[in-house]
Amino acid sequence: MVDTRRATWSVLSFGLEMWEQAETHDKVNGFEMKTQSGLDYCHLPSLERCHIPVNDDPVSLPQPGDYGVVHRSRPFPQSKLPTYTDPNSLLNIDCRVCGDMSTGFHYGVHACEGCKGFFHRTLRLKLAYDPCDLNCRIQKNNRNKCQYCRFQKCLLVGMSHDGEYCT
Amino acid sequence: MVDTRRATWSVLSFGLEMWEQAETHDKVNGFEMKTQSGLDYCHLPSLERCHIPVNDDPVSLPQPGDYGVVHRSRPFPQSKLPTYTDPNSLLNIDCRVCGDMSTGFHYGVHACEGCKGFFHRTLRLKLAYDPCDLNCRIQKNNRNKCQYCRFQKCLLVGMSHDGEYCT
DNA sequence: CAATGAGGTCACTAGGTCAA
DNA sequence: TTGACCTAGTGACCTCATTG
Repeated sequence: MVDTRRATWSVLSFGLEMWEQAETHDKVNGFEMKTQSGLDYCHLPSLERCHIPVNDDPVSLPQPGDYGVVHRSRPFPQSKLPTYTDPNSLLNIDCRVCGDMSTGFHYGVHACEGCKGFFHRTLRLKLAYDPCDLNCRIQKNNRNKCQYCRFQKCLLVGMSHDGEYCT
Repeated sequence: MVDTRRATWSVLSFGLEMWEQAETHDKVNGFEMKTQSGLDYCHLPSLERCHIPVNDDPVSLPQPGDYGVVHRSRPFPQSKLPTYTDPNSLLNIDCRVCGDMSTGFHYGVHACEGCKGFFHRTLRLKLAYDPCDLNCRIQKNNRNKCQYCRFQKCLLVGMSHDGEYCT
């Protein structure tokens, strides 16, 4: 599955270009927000190599309420962010990548343990996945089917290694 | 990450040595100017030991009457509260270590809460970090990537435990 | 008093581990 | 390879001693 050649891609030039093209900044209630602009992410491909549904819904970029990329902790004092160690306090926040339950704000976005670990491993081991241009829809039940598109989705929703500002 | 051997360095002898190797200063109108090398450090995928850019801009050492870098307008919108005691009283002074917003004069220099806490912990627990000779550039975005260079920077800009009170 | 900074607290996440 | 779980380190916020 994994091409163990070390990857030569750069998250920088790859993921974030799209990201930055699409973003505008807003400030609401003192919290910086990123508003989405219509990012065209739906080029409808034909189903070939990948067996999971094509992603036909535009990925929504971080929204107000996502806490943006600014706040790593305590975005709202009264409501705790979900933490792994306190499962009962988890808000029902979805993983931005696959829709599973987020366990916190990981690499700049709300993400589940799986996508967090996946993103981390990909970077740490500099993994390169078999390219896929099908723009597979990544969901909880199929997220392991296409690593390439999963990682794309990670980048698209804004995961980054240092999730604060990206100047 | 942290080498839990207790460190054997001495802040004094160590810090001041570097200190005295004073480098060039870029000062314009009494305000220190930061040179931007035009690199985007975010999203660099490598997670290895030292992965953040080498510090190629000379650290300007503190001057008598140095109040740090004053920005009329902040480069990035800051939603953080400047200080807990009096949010409005703070000028936009940058942390001498990482460039984040300073929350006051800590350990002899203007520093943010993060660098203040980092320096404090390092001393209190006598932490020794994995050596790094890359002279990593410490910035808000990447300050947690290389503890060694962060601490070096703390020393370099003049943080010391016997600053103001409690001598 | 008010203002300030040292030091403490603890919610939170990055990164590691390892059974599946 | 994945992801549930673990832990060390971080930093926003707090208290309190000190200073003026």
